[in-house]
Amino acid sequence: MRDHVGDLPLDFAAANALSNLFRAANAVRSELTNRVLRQYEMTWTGFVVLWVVWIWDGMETRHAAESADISKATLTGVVKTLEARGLIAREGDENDRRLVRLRLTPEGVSLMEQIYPEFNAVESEIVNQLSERKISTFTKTLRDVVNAVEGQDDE
Amino acid sequence: MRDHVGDLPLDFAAANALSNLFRAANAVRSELTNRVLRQYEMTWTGFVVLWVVWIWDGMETRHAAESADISKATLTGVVKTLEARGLIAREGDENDRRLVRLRLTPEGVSLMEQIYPEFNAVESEIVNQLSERKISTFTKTLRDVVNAVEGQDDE
DNA sequence: CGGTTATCGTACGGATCCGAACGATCCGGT
DNA sequence: ACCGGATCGTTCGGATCCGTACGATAACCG
Repeated sequence: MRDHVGDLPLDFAAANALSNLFRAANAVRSELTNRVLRQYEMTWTGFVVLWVVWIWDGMETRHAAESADISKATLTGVVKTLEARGLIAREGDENDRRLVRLRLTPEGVSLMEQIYPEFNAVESEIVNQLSERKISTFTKTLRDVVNAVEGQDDE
Repeated sequence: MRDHVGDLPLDFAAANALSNLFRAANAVRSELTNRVLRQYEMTWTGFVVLWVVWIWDGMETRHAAESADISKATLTGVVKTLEARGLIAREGDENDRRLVRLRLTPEGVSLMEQIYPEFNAVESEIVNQLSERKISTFTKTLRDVVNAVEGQDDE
């Protein structure tokens, strides 16, 4: 490393922390995809969108995109995929005809009732290899990181 | 939530922890992309691949893919993009003609020498809103999570 | 030395993924 | 009433992203 950057004062601790953040997120994501989602032919993003709409029925697309942490443009494509599989339905708002509201079809609801407990079981299995104290601290620090980024987006 | 899953014993703490894990990773990633990478017209994955090859010159593609946390198939496409921009070069191995080794061009090296300090400065700015103790614990827990997933992939 | 068997990187198909530009719709002020 | 500005979801172009299948090469083994 030193060979490449010379005497620049680099923050290795920060680089290491964030490197592990991405590694952990990727590892968990592929574990959940491979062990749970794959057998239902469901992609990660498709599942997240389905979950969000499951919880907040009739949600507007821009809020769904924000909750699923994807752009509006991406959501349009994902919803199209889910709609083609008959899992989600699109319906316009009467009062504001610009809006599109999302709802799960009965098939979508039924699928989520089957997948989510299984999904959460694997989540639990992963997380509970940590002590309860660690989990609490960990979650809190993750929120701190989010706030560190989004809390001061100027400058 | 209870309305949807009935009496199923769900692990909300685990779901919440992992939800924040993805939120944090996404937030940091887009922050770094928007504040640093975008002005160089560099994608996240392109930068990561460039960084990996910068550090380990002459790396074989499968190792580069593993270090960048992407599949071999994805790496092929990303390298093609970087190659078209004259930042990276592919060269065959003499002893084993199946292998392809990756190297940064002088332009690639020069670009990384400019970008990485800037990249790391933003990393530092984000992470250092946490106390030094928290950073250390945080990093350790992230490694625990990775091990929790990859340490027992059977069953 | 011939023939499996393993491993390499890549082509392919299909699904994200996003920024920017766009048409449609709503709203504020005159 | 109306019209310029804001906001909605979508389209478009281009870059990932991955599992699978494949051709090429190497390693193993009798």
